[in-house]
Amino acid sequence: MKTAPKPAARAETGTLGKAVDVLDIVARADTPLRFTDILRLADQPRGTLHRQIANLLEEGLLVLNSDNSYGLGMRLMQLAAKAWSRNDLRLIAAPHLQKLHEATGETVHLGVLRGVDVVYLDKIESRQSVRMVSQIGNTAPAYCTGVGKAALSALPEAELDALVKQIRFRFYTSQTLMDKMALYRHLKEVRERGVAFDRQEHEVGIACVAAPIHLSNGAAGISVTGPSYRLTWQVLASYVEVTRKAAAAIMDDLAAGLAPRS
Amino acid sequence: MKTAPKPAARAETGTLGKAVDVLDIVARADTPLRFTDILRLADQPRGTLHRQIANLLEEGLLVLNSDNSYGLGMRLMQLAAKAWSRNDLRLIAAPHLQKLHEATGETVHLGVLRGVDVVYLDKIESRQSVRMVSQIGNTAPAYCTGVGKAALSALPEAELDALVKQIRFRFYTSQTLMDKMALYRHLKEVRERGVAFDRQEHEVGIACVAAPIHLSNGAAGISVTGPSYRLTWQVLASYVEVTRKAAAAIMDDLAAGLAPRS
DNA sequence: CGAAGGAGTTCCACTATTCGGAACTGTGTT
DNA sequence: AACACAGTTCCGAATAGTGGAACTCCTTCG
Repeated sequence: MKTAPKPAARAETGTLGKAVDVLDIVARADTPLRFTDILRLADQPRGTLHRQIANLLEEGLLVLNSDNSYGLGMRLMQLAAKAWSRNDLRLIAAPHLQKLHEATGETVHLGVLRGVDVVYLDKIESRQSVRMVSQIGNTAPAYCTGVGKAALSALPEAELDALVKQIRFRFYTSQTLMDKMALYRHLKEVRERGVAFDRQEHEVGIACVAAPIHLSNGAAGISVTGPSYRLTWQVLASYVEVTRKAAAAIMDDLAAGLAPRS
Repeated sequence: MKTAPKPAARAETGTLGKAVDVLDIVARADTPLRFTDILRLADQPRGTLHRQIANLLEEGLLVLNSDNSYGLGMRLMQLAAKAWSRNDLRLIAAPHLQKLHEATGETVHLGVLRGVDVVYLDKIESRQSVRMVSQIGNTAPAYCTGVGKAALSALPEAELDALVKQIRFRFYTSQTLMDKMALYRHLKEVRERGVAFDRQEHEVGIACVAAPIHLSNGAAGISVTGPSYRLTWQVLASYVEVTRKAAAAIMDDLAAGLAPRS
């Protein structure tokens, strides 16, 4: 029996899976990785890993820095830029985000659920600091962010259960939900109210209201976010309606214009 | 002899190569592709392609829309966001771009060469100008943009020659360089002056000055860009020095602080 | 209404590709 | 100069990807 105790059962994506594992390792590292570092983290024989990395380099998905450490390649940015510029949800949501921003004067976000995380697809900042990829494309745990909780609340029960099992609850602030029970209870309220609140659960000093967006294959959410000293309960409550309306409008447009080629 | 006339000799990246070919096909398409469309474009047998796409879906690199068309997946954005936020060149260049922006009041760009294209790595917009074509992560032909020509001028001769062979000259404006000869002549001037000018070569009404940045493994460039009615020859000329200085400062910092962990 | 065609999916024998150990080179350290 | 460690290359073995063909499902047309 050569069945070593594989920690997490990998999805069966064969060679491709191994390759993107390497990308993930490089992406997740918080310090530049050299060949041997990657070798330690990926569990693969040297020869194999070496060829894989060579292929990734060749394809521009990885780059070799002058100090022999690896980084993610420009090719990824090219692809992502296309992914972003053509994203239907984002294109359809954009005008509604704009309106929501004008109505509230606060920062608004659009995020989609990917596994247990939310990926921020678009945002309009209150001040004019339009750092494109800076925030956009970034990822945060779904269970402790406004859009994340809104999106989770839009999921069919079975999918939600499957997802919740994978969540690794982590302490961010004293308000962070720390277990399944708390999350389920919270999501029940979210479904009843139609919006999710975030009172400094991910980051101290940040609060938001978020509304869910049901997608055919997943879930997303939009939020109005700002400093908690300004977004008190009352203020947040006063934004509930506009936020919900915006989400509803986006869903309408999604259902209606399936192919809004701009 | 099964050696069918393969048009362009693929790099030997095996299975991975095929996979990213599919991604590229989807990225390049200007209309949503369904399975059979991809089948036509990729030359692979149905069964094979089907499994490859299934893998890409599983890995989140592709998504299947409700109308059975495929799009690029969120995973790419997650990876690209990391690639961007950790990019050394960008981090080092950022303060210098800021200074250059303050000195000129115009939009400034940072781009790196990738093959025959430039990928825009960062930018600081002048005012709240309407969305210019240059989003971060976007790609433009090197031979007809300021940063592109600056970057090309920084390349060792051999590499340049290899690259130029791959360029497909295309008509953008009446000013676009249309052949190798014109490009070589132009690049010679760029090297002599230390900066590249772009007088509406890529887009009518847009002009810029750009300075090259030599990298250990490639080339990049920065530019000051704006509307050509404002950026006359004289104005452009007056920006030459600051632009060159900024590029020089970036190269200094690159050489000095190899690991500026911020 | 039933047939025909097209789109997408599944299957399986074949073989090209990847695997992975080991040996080699090259670089920096004591 | 000798050592140790990082990175690279090689090659037989076998796994994983290939690709033809057959099957199902849906849409379109006679």
